[in-house]
Amino acid sequence: MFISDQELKDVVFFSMDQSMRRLRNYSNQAFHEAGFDLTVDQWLVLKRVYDAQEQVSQTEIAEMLSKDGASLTRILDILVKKELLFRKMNETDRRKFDLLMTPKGTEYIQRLIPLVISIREKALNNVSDAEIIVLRTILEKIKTNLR
Amino acid sequence: MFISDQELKDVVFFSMDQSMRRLRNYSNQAFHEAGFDLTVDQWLVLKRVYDAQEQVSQTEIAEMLSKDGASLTRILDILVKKELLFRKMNETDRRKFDLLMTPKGTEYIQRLIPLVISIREKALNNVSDAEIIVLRTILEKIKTNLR
DNA sequence: GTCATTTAATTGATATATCAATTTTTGATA
DNA sequence: TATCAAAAATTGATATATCAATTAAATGAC
Repeated sequence: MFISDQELKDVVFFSMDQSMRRLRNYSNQAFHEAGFDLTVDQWLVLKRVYDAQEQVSQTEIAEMLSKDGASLTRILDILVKKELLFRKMNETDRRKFDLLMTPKGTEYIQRLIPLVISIREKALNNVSDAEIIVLRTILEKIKTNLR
Repeated sequence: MFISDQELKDVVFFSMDQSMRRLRNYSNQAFHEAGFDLTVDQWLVLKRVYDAQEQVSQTEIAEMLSKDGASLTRILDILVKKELLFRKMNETDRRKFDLLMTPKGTEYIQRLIPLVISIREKALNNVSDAEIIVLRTILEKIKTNLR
């Protein structure tokens, strides 16, 4: 059973794409089944706002998540509509909005954290800490190579 | 400098998502700069049709790529509009279309293959064969865990 | 202090993913 | 054979990513 060097490299990216999609779908479904009307990307944004102790702007959140400003605007629109956070005009720079959690948003976060952890645990079942470190090293190399 | 087990697991998925997005963006840009009006996903579909020696249906291509039938329909619409392939009604099952390359599509494939290989080589620069095998093993575990 | 440049956010257009609903055709069964 | 369920493809709706263009506000150069 042979697999060429090129095929191996091809397959590995395909496999990475599949893994990420599966994780996303699994998570979205788990959120839904747990009664949360939230996607993974919405979760990621909400969590960053929650974790930011100080006032955060949209640009700052976008940078943390490597997301485009346009994507962020739209995700925030949804989160605002769901009353999980809100925008408040920055006091000193009127181009900016400070992003702030609502009580409902905070409650969502706190109730979702255990679920998110359990999903990650499930995804990485049978993967050793050493393997995770190798994985992370490889991913950093790939990102550097494509910079 | 400590990083908890949970953070490590969190970061690794974030990093994987970033790596895949960077590869996609890098590839799309490289295609564009090489004068090809084609996205990576369009490339993937076109390449599978090219590689299929026999007649292939949309469902078969969708399965090969783990893509939704709806996504495939839309990508094919674009490829047909670009005259890189065409649909031909299946002789024995009128629900199906056989997907066939046009000369232009074949030429695109042949000219793009070296570029695609060079992108993969660049992405995996400094990543050893052993690491790639570990990576693949981990990804398979993740996919299995989330089935 | 005015004017040009930069920055923050938004909006529009296009590509893709996902799910649901629909249409057409096939195949199986009663 | 008439019917009914399954399969193939399409279409619509929504979420996200990316790029381009736009608006409003801040900053920097002179």
